[in-house]
Amino acid sequence: MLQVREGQLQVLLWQRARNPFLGAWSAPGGYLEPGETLEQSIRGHLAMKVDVRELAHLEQLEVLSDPRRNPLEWELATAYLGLIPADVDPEVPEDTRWHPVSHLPELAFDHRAIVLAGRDRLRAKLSYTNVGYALAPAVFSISELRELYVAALGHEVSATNLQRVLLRRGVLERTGERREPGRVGGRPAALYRFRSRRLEITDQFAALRPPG
Amino acid sequence: MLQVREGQLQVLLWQRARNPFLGAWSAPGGYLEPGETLEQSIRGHLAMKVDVRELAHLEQLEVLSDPRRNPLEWELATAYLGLIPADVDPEVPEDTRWHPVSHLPELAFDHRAIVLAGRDRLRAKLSYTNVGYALAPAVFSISELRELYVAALGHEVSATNLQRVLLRRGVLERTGERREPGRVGGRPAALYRFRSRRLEITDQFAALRPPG
DNA sequence: TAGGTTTACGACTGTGGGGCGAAAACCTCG
DNA sequence: CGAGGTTTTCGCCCCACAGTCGTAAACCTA
Repeated sequence: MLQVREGQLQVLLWQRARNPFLGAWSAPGGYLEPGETLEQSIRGHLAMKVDVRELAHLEQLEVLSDPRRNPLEWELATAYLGLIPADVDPEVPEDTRWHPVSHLPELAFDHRAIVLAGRDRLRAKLSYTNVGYALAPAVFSISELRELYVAALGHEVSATNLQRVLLRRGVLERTGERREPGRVGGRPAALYRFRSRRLEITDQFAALRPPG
Repeated sequence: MLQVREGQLQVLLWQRARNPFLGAWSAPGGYLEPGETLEQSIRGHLAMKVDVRELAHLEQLEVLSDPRRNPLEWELATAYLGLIPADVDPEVPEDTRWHPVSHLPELAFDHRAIVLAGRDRLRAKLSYTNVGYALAPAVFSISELRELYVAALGHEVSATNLQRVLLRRGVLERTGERREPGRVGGRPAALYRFRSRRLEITDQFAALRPPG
């Protein structure tokens, strides 16, 4: 469960109240009930922590099957990556907190690797899909979008480039509106939205494309 | 379990001898034993069908959890993609056969979707990683490699381009040897090998790279 | 030796991302 | 009302690199 908050990519974690790893932080999740889909299960367990209607993207990462991942018993886990747009601030329970992915606390099980795998998956997909919609509000200016990309990618992004690339690919479209001139001065920003809010691949890999 | 055979991308399937889906073709696999890793399990079950030392690449695809995927009982499955180099022809049991991915027979469960997902994953990774090593013999000429890429990608690939791209990225290196002049005539081909036979990402995605 | 075949390689072209600087459109302050 | 500052937008140039093509190289057969 990742979200860009205060200019940083953060992950939702809760503090374990029992062994193993008592007191360590942990990604939300739980056991799969018979007859249930994995996605149903993860949504159900997330619903205990946040309002799942705010979940803009959910994607399977990998299955962890190392028998030593849980010291008490043999247990498999399927890791998911969830994304929440930056403009909502979900209510979370007492034991649950957002943590910057760049400064993770002690994590239970293999959850540290899972969080980092989720971050890496997000970074890769930002470049060749339109997942950005899951990080951004419905409507935004290019510089606001730029800040989200900078936080998620961990490196500078030129606003000029971002606009040009995403427009050329048809990922973004102008709403025609502009931001109301605020008190700071400066040219009012044009507003954009994602043309589609469902995952699409927008970049054929550069090399070895079909001819023509 | 994919391999390029006779210029076509083919998949290893075996014919089910019991219900459900009696008589339908199925991807190899089996149940996970307690304390076992998923990868250990899949290797074990593959060993019953082929010599696993010939397996050049093995990679997790996804978990299938739809409760209707098995009509008899609730069952999860983790799909794997395996690749075998084109220069080996493994012994396979009586009930097991290679099928072109482009002409699949009736498949059991959701195995048709799994096979196609594996093919798509392979196609994508051929473009931005060095997975090619898992399809190719240890040593090969560019035109031989080209045929493998054509079969796997399903579209034409220019030998000139393939050579230039893979050399520039440092994926291939020349062995210094050349193919013995055969009886067909023509200039003898220089021989190449993959510099590394372990999976590496060789292409940063085009857009939104770090500056500099 | 001429002609055919296969491979290798250099040159040209085109697409598209990265960078930069100027222009646009707002503000505030004197 | 104009000067100066700020933020956004846009056009222009550069360059990396994939795609195409034509030619040279290195073999064969007749």
